[in-house]
Amino acid sequence: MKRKPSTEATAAWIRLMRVQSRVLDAVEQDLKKAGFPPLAWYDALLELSRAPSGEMRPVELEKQMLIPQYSTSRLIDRLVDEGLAARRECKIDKRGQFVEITEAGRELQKKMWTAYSAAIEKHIGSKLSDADAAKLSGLLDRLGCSCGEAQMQAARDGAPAR
Amino acid sequence: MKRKPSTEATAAWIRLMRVQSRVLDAVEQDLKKAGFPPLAWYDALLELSRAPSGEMRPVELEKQMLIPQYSTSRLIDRLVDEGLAARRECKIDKRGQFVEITEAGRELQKKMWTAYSAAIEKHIGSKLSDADAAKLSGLLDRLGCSCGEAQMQAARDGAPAR
DNA sequence: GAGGAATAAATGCATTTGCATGCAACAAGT
DNA sequence: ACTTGTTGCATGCAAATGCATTTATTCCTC
Repeated sequence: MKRKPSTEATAAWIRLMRVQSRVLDAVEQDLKKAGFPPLAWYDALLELSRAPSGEMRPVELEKQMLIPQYSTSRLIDRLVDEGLAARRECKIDKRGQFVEITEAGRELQKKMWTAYSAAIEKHIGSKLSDADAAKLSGLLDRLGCSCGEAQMQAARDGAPAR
Repeated sequence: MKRKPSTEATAAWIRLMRVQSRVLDAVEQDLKKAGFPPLAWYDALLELSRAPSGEMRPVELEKQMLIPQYSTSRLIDRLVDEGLAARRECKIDKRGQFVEITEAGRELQKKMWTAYSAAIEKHIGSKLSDADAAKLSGLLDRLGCSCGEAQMQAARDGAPAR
């Protein structure tokens, strides 16, 4: 008798959920213990630092990070409050704005990458050969309909999450 | 030059985060659109329905679901509020209690499984052959330090998530 | 069996999310 | 230019979460 989702598919689903939640928790905890803000901040800072002249529109950030609009808005609030980014007026579209990363923001991003990369190594790298990691990536890609294009470039100096 | 986390490991990390978030969102949305409560409720109901005589200790539930203690406590509150479960006194340990699933709870769990399994099939099953799904499971297992024992049994009539 | 550590569960409080809505500025059609 | 619709962002409010603490009970160890 054939079941609708095969046992294999269901098992994969369960693991995808459980393993990512465990690994994410572990990494977030490592960062927190090292005294850093949550991963989402890192992601935002990384995106900003990569943007030409260190600034981008909130809408762009939103698309890159795959988070809801209001969430982006408030994330930016917090970054600005902490002096990690600044809002700039957008001359070509007065509804909008630019968000520019500050020096402090760039520094934090770099510092975080130390702890962050160590965590990735600890929780992923050390448990999987490069070949297996690549296999895993390949399989995941088939589910996610791509993680965008820039992923290999991403891995160059900082990995965006979520 | 060798980097600390290899590009492969980093790429796997990124995908693990992004893909699970996308897939989870998609599944949650499907459930919500079908008028059902969040996945966490399903997981709890499933655990309860599987327990002998349909009841278990909150602590157990907590361990199964891998969520914090206070979170379990409040999840149970909600289930009880909706008449899906009931708190029972625990005679052998008066600090504790038992949570018992109600008939309504069992029914909801079954109904949800229809929508839930369809979503799994849609977002996982249809995108991966059984063999590939099994490979994916295997690779994920190496990261997560196990998803408990009961996973194949889990797949029999309802998949717990997270 | 008395005192202290450990465990089960709940809860107050601050922060964060989700949802819907608001409010501008732009774009298009007439 | 004037309605109508759309886009970019902010925000009020309710619900959910995280954290630390509280309360009650049980488990040790002496």
